[in-house]
Amino acid sequence: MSSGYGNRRGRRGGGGRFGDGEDVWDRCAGPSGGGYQSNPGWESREGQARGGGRGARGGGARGKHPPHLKGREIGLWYAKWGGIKRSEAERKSVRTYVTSYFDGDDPPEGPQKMGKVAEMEPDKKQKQEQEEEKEVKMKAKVEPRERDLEYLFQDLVRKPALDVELKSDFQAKAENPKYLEMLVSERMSPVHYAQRLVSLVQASRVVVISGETGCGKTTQVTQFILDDYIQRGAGSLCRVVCTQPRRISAISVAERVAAERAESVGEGRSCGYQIRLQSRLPRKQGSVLYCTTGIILQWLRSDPCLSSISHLVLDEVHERSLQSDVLLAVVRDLLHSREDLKVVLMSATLNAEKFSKYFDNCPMIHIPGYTYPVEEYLLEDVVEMLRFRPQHQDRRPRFPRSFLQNQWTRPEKEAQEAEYRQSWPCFARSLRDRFSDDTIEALERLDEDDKINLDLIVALIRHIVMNEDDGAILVFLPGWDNISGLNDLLMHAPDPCRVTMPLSDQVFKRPPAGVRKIVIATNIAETSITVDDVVYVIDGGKIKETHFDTQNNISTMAAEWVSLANAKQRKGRAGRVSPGKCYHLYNGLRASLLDNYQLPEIQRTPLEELCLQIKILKLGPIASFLRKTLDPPSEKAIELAITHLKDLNALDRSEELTPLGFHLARLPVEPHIGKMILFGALLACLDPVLTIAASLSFKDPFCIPLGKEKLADHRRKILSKNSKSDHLTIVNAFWGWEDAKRRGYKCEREFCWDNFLSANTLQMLHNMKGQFAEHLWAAGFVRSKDLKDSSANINSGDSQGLSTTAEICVCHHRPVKVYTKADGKVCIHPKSVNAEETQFHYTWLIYHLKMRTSSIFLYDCTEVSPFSLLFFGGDISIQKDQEQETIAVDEWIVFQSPARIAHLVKNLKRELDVLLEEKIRQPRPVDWDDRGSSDCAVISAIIDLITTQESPSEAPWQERSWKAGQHWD
DNA sequence: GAGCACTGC
Repeated sequence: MSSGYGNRRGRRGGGGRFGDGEDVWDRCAGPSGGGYQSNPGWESREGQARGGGRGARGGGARGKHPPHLKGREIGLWYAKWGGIKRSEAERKSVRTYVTSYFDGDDPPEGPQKMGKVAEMEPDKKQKQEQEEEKEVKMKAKVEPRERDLEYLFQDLVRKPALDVELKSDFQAKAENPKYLEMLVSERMSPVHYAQRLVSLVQASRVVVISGETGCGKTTQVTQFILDDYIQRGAGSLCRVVCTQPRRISAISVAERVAAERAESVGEGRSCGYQIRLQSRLPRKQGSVLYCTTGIILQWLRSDPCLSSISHLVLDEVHERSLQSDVLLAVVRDLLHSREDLKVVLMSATLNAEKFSKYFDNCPMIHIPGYTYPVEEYLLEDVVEMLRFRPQHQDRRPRFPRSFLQNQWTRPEKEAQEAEYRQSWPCFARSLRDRFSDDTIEALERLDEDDKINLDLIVALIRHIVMNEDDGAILVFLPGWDNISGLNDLLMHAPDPCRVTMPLSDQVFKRPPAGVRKIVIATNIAETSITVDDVVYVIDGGKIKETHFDTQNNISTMAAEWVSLANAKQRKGRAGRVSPGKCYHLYNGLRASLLDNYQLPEIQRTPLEELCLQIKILKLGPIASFLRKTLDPPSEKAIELAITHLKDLNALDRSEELTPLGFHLARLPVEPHIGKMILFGALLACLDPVLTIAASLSFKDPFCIPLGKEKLADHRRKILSKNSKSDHLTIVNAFWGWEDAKRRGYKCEREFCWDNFLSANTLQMLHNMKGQFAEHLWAAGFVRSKDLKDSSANINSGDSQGLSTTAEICVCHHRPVKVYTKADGKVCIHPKSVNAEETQFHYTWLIYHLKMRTSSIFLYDCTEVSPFSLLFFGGDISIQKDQEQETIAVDEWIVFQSPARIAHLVKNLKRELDVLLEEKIRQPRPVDWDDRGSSDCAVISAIIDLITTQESPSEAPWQERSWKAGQHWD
């Protein structure tokens, strides 16, 4: 048995001495996902609606529907508000309260509400407002994009007048009572840390700062650097940029820093932020900018040396996101050409050394974290304490563990399991001194089942509720099925565990006295949201992870054991407000075998998009750049990505960008989606194609609330308008939303509610569409930035017309034969409108994402006609096969066809290819006004062919065969 | 019959 974990057990965690003056930095400023600030009161504000419009409680909801409602509206009223009323009534009578949070539940408040903004003195404020107004008027004339570029390219030239101004401002601020108040209450930063840190940064080109979440490094380090420059009268030479992994943390940290500096965020101040489609930029010199990592990677395209930045601070590098790993590699190279650039890496303590080594053993400095101590318990402690005995399962014959487990276990995990099984007897013996035989037997039984034992969690929750002090309980589970399972169990548990499952904004509120809040969450609660009154954490021990199986060329998602870093992060969630307790539901042996960290994202993900980025950033040959990363991806994964890009015609044989590749690399989407966007523009069905592209690259706007699955399916089916297409369902939903929005806020809310749509997601999709349109316009593919421009939407049509035109573009997805479940190859995901469909017009579907979870699922698919496949599916060839003419797409989708038609199709397709290639080589919009032009003629002919073909029986072809061996999936 | 989490001038 490996050693070590036994010592961790029960150890006082955190090592913190909160409140111990000198060493305290700032315990509140969680650098990661500072999260949403909770409302101090438990009750919602009156009439305040949340997200999809489930609010309007209080005034209206008093037992009877408002008198003006009629018929169906009355039913709706009871459906919507009845549930809320019921839960309010129940809340008064029960002791325990469960609420849950997954992604997809919109947070109750926007991040903009974070942070306090200190007030300024009146005259200064007035002056500043005038200045701001002047500036806003000026800026209003400049397009946002140009403004950002102007911001990016400004040089860091010393401005003595600015230096003096900044310094005197700083000194004046030091006398401002409001600022001093903030300084005392918020920063409390010990001077010696600031000095040590600043001199270390001055002396070295790269510094690693390690410290746990909550030690305040994110908010403080940037300010130390800036204030040092200002005090030395060199403020104009300092421009700190700090990257964050999440949008929400970039905003909340910037807001917080501004508040600490007694300023507001952005526009000419010392602190601002920039995330996709949203920015409040600080003044050009003498400032700190918080941005997402992706933003810096985009900046590099225009300014490969980051010449306007004096200090680059990379936060949360230990999370090992794809983008942060790439940026690290870029920056390491950049240091050769930018001798004056200072780089600061901020990491959790566990592997700070790794980053130091990567940067030539650069100096490290540790910032102690100050959270409350958290006691940790392992599975054996929990089982012993609760005297828990697993229910007898129906005793199936015991298969070898690897068989019972996920049938696609990865080889590394296989080895770990073998070690676990081998060490078990020894571990069990070592437990005998401290634990009862019953406990050891229970542990063995728990081990037989790979699933998380929810009965155990219920028992543990009961124990905490009945025996422990007040404080919220946070339960980490890997996914939806566990969460809803646990919720069901709690719902049906006898008092005092009777629960209700209310709206998710109550996740963030403190419950009234005598009520216990229980939050069940996925790993979203590790970093992205913060429930700040948590005292007890139950760590289910599993986490869902995606991987990329290069052998079978498929993405996978499965629950895996957590890493030590996850476990530590989960534990930390218990010590934010008081000393806490954390129960890990895995035994000591398992704990000793946990990985330190999850596999870095770069090793778990397909690399196509990254390869294009490497090319457009001119970082050298793809493989040699990737080998320079901290933990390079496998050669096989690199090879696979390059092959795909060549197939897509984005890279040529010598791995250089083709004209198409160049455009794809510039669009902020995956290459497949990018191609769809370009073709959508050229074929004049821009608006719907952009909706689809935005949705595929961000997220689908549909939500499925717990218990409402059937109804949600039904509503989606209606929105699909029998198109047999998930893509067009989203287009219909989006149009419906736009229409509802035009009719007012109430209509919008109602439309979203009725159709299970997230208004926040739709708004984001709307913004992204605008961004895509701007790209297309800048590249010359469309005449106008307006994506509704009629010349770009000649083939968009509505309903009928749309279903075929949008299909054209969707064909840049992968095609697949319609299988039935019995075929066992792939399944249409149950969320798809095609899941239950039995009557297809055609035998082919195209899909965007295929992933292996419990089976291999196609997540979004659209039925396509053979003509669509022939014109947009790939290379076509005509052959004589057994005395019959056939026409084939990429040599594997083969149709039987009269020779005349086959040749007609082939010629037309060739013309289309020439036209598209020419347009991409020299972007310009198709001139639809000149109907006689050859462009128009070719495209119109194809569209006519596709749209007029009403039923398969009228088609001049017959499907001949499908060559299974050549299926490239 | 099923939904870890992020991100992009």
